[in-house]
Formats: sequence, structure tokens, C-alpha cells
Amino acid sequence: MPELPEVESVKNGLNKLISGKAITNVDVLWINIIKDPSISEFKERIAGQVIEAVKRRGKFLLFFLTDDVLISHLRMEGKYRLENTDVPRTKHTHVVFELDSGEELRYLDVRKFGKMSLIAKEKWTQHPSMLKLGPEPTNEELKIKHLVNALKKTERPIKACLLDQTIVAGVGNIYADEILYDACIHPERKGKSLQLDEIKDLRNSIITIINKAVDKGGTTIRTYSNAFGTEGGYQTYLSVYGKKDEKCSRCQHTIKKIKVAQRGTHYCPYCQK
DNA sequence: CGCCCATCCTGAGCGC
DNA sequence: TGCGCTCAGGATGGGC
Repeated sequence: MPELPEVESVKNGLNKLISGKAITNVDVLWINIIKDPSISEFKERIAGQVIEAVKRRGKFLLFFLTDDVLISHLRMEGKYRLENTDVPRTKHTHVVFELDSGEELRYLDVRKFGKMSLIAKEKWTQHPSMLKLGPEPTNEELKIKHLVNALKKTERPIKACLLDQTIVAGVGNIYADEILYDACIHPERKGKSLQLDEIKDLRNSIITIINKAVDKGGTTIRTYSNAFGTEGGYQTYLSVYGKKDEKCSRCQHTIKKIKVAQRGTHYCPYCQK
């Protein structure tokens, strides 16, 4: 399940593989992947454009083309693969970008949850998906004051707040659990119950955990791999995610799994207050 | 406005 | 062996 660190790794791989190549044609094999514009406009506009660079905002991949930006979200299991045209397309290949190099950039997605949008370059920051995004989880962009404001009035559990992309962009279910463990905060604590020093700890944990995961090339739990097909390396650093019934490495108590905001949530009932 | 919940999807894992 | 059920979950939009 690609979160910010995994998308960052995919972005880096794609830049090496496809920057400077032109798209000659687009095949859409599962129409629900394309959110907007219409399928015909999507295909017609992309054909002929050059992929200048691939960037990232939150969990969204941004393909900067000659005139447009292709906004792509991998959701649960989306992947990009560069293949020669003679390699057979698998049944999970849903969108194919044919390149002037004779290769194909293929979008694969077992669950078909991923989405793509195309928008004019000068308007991409105004796309609804972009407008809703909060700050990137970096020391420069994620301000204490912003977190204080976002949390001070809400009754929602802090886990739900971390998953809310308007509060901070890029955190998903795995890193939310890891961040709360690192900050020693119970996932069911109401947002407004957090004290200032706890919010500072939380901010530090968000930045530290995400940075380290980026550094390790992301986490491979189920099926994630980057554009080169290589797996991430952060899974060996996980403290609670997927560790139900195992011992907490800090206090030796047993890691529990509960549901918070409809999401599987792992935590240590002794360390996380 | 804030928040909850269903929806989209398929494959893995499990019990019988 | 194979069937049917449950679970996994990010963003979105409807509804209260």
C-alpha cells in the first residue's frame, strides 16, 4: 500500500526510466482508472507529449508533460512498469502509455483502485485532489501551529487525524501506526486531548519516521515494489504494524490490534498513553 | 461544517 | 479439494 515513502521511490525510478521520452499513444483497458477528463480527451491530449519530469505531492505522482500534468494515485496496489512491446501484457495491466523509444509504460493494479487525472500545466495546483492536501511532512513545511489548529477542536481519534490528508499529506495506515508508537500516543486519543508537548513529539515522529522510510526506499508488506520492481527496505524497522501478539521492543508487553476509524490499528497498550 | 460510512475491487487466508 | 465468507484499505461523495 504505497504511502509517501513508496511513492517517492516510484517517482525516483520513473525519472530515471522515462524522463525525456515521448508518449505516442495511450491504451485505456479499464476505464474507471481515469477520473477526468473523458477517456477520449485523456487519450487525445496525452498523445504527442513528452514526459519532462516526474514529481510527487503527498501520495500523488505528478507526470509533468509538455502541456499537461498527469496526476496519478496508486491507492492500494498500483504499479508502473516499463516493458518492451513484445512482453505480453498481464491481466492486471489497465493503462498503457506507448513511448517513442519502442517501450511501454504500463500501469498495473490488481484491485483497480488507482485513479488518474489530466490537467493543464498552469492549473495543476488547482485540481480538487491537490487543493485538499495539507503540508508535506517535512521540517520546513509542517508547522507546529498548523497541527495545533487542526487538532485543538476535534473529537476524532488522533489516528484518524493522521490519515486525514488535509492535516498532513502522505501518511497512510502503516506509518500512522508507526508514528503513534514512536510518539508514545494511544491511537484512540481525541485530537483535542493532546497537549502541546505531545503535539511537538507527534510532529517530530511524523518527520522522523517518514524520512527514514524514504531513506530505506519504503516498506514492502504485501505487493509493493518500485518502478524497477525492487522492494522497499523499511519493513525490518517496523515496530507495531503487522506485529499483533508480538512483544513490544520497548516494554515487552503484547502488541494489540484494534479498529480505529475503520482501519486496522496496531499499538502497544503499555507504552502508548 | 464536521464527521461517519458506503463504495470501488480482487486475492489471500481461513473454516468446514 | 473446493466452496463461501471475511478481510485488506485511500479517497470520494452522500447523508445526517
